[in-house]
Amino acid sequence: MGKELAKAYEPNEVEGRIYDFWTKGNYFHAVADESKTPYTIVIPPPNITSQLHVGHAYDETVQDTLIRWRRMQGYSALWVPGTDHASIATEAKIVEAMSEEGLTKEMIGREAFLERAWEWNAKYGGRIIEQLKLLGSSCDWQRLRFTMDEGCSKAVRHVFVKLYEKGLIYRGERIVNWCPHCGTAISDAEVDFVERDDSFWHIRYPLTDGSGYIELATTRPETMLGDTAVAVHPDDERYKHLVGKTVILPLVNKEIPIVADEYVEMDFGTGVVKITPAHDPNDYEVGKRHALPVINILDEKAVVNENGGKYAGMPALEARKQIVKDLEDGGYLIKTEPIKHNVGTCSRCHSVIEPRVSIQWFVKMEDLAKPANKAVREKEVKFIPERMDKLYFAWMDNVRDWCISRQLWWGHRIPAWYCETCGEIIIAEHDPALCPKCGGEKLHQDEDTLDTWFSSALWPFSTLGWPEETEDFKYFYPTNTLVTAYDIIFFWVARMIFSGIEHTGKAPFDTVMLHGLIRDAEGRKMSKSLGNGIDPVDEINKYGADALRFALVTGNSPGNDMRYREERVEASRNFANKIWNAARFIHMNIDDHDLKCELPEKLFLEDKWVLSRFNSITREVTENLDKFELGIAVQKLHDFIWDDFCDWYIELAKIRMNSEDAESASSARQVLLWTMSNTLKLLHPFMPFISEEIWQSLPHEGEALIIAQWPEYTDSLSFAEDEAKLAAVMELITAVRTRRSEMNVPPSKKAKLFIETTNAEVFTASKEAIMRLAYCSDVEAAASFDSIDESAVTIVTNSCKAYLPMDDLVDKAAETARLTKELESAQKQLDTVEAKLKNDSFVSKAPQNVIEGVRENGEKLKEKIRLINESLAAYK
RNA sequence: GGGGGCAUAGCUCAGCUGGUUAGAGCGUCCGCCUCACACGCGGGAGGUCACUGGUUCGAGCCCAGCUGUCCCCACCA
Repeated sequence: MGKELAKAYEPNEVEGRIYDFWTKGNYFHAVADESKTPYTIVIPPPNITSQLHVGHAYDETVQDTLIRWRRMQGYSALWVPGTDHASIATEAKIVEAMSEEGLTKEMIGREAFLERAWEWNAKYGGRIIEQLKLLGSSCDWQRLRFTMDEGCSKAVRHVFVKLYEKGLIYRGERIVNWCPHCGTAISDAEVDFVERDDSFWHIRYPLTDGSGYIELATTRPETMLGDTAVAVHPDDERYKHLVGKTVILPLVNKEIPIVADEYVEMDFGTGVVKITPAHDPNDYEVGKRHALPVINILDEKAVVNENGGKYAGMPALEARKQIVKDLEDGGYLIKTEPIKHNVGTCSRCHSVIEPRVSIQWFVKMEDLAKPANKAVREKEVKFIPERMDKLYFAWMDNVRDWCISRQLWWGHRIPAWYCETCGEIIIAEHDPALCPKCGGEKLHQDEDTLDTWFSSALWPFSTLGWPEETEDFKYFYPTNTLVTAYDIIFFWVARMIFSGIEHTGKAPFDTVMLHGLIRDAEGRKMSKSLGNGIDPVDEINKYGADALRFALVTGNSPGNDMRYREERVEASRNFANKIWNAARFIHMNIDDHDLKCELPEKLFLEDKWVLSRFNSITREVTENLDKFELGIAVQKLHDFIWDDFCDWYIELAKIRMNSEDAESASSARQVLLWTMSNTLKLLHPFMPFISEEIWQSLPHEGEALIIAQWPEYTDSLSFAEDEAKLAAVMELITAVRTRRSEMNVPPSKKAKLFIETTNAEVFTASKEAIMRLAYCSDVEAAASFDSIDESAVTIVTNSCKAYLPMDDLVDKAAETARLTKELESAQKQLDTVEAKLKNDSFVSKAPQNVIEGVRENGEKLKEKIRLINESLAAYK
């Protein structure tokens, strides 16, 4: 107690120390405590590919706020931290780094490559953890997890085997999205379509019978090497007679059939489509319907393979140029026109996707999607904001089988072994030594790894010990809230929901709180290529973690994107400083008094007012948090602290603490301390560092704010009448200030204020406050005054009429004009009020409290009008 | 092609189940270094809540339509 606080809040000095204090106190650690209710959040594990950006900072802030709030409410609040191995992204980064050394994956081999990957993880995964700590994240670090650690890997294998045995995982030859750059298959969700300007080549395919040719158009002429048919719409009169005939595939000189299929759109292009089942998903389907051969003409690097004849060995784009030239030379090219179309690209490296037929592993989605859909439809899992469930359904209702194998090394290797002796496929949780079928010893494991999302789909339960029935799992699962951005619903949220239901029988969380994306000040997405990303660590260094957190939450509502503006962080920093200085003020005034943080026996009007306000704020903030309305909660706290507590209560308390009345002074000190201390509790989830620091510095009960009990609304602190009384005084003070300001009267020029009111005792009791805050030399309140200097300025509020003799300063004409304006405004308001009350349907249909409110307002307005009229009469 | 968001003060955004005179931050204007804070204090200006209808006693909020804008899904051979 009695600590010297710096004049301005210095977050850098405080944050590290406070975080250490929390860590030493082990406050972040949650245990399965049957006397408490669990509240669990698992972190969306950041990718180890890079450091955190402000989007993460926002995501973590929301989670930390919820966790800290629930912890203070007495829950056993667990926030499980961890990171994601991000197979394709990390592998790409490592390959890139190696290429600078002139190395490739193949050169160093799988084992050495994985060593590098683990090193990468140690370095960058560790950095992310440090960044989380700088933000103040109260994660249970004893439970730090990684998607490729032992436990998660075990869960992955368990799930793979289980799904395989149920027939929900299968291996098969399908057309998949192939990224030639990454050299792997990717899932539908990993393909981004981008609009591109391209050429539309019109080509003639001669009819075999020599009766002419059929014209078709394509954007990918090189794939003609793999054409196995030409398709037209069955109802297309132009081509009906040709169905069943054959054409000669130019350059390849092969005879292929003309088939009829409804997939073809008659009014697009020429209404004729070349069919390349191996390299186009739609063609693949057409091929299946017509039993067409599948000829793969591209290898894994998108180079034409041996099926491409003389074009073999050429990269696809080169082959395209050559083929166009050859078609032209051969007289097959009719024309080339420009076309805008969407091209699928790899969401990771942005290369153009080459659809390709290959053998991959898939998860059969139909049976998994059904119960997952039901869970959301029946609100077993609730989306915040609710409308976001539409995105979920849009995906789940049309979901296709999930391609889970990746031709990558960094990730969970598929637990499938092939017996070289008998060809048996062995799927097992533990590495098999022998072939169970033939006893053969020569087994080799599948080279492929799993899609990164296969392991993150299990994250809410694999991190709690599943598949073991651990204490943690039993106590903390299902988790409560999942906090993430809406752009990850398909990749992750949906997959966690169906996985949770399938494997644990329960949805993995009850609420999904979806927030928006943090964009730059111009509303653009933050990205490396634009260089507009913000490093939260820079912002923390500059303004403090609390300021960053507060800025990210303020004015933000669930599901909406937000622009990042540094001014907001600055404003939040200023707010932190404001609180800091309020605390300094309290210190200065209690240092010599051995105060306890408790309320005094006798409460004065101002005390009741601020306590009553605090009480309401407590209820409101709690309700807002319950509904995940963090932005609203934070706004209310801000306004209460700045306006009510600092601008009014502290100013009023100053008067009392300097007065002769020892009881009043003492009471003010107690209430200042109590209100500050308890307000810090409400503030703590949002601004954990400064709140803890100040709370510790003030007299307090208990060892730490982080585990202090969350305040609750109580009737014993509800003083509606006193609140109204002081509000009337405040209204007068503000009105006097306004008048003085309008007339440019400096604070030094004071005058006596006469208050004419039916509640004289209220104003008399607050005489000192009015004198000081409204800059008056004296204050007198009465029901009426016999003689008032007729040149006094008149100030009318809802509850009184005040005279301020300002002699020479008063311009009678101006005063009359101003009062007339006020009268008009009041009269207009009264008119609407009376119109309402005269309206029978309003009076009969509106709820009683609304009618009462209108009626009261009408009374106030009438009184105000009466007072203004009196004043106007006096001027005449 | 299907779906969704947004449109409120000069700027960026809140506005919770419809209810008195629509709010904040920043900016701006006026006055203040008032013994916590100039990262501050006091006061002011500034809004036909995109537009058109409708429901209702009452609409920024609900419904329909419309304009602009952004996004998601499907996919254009």
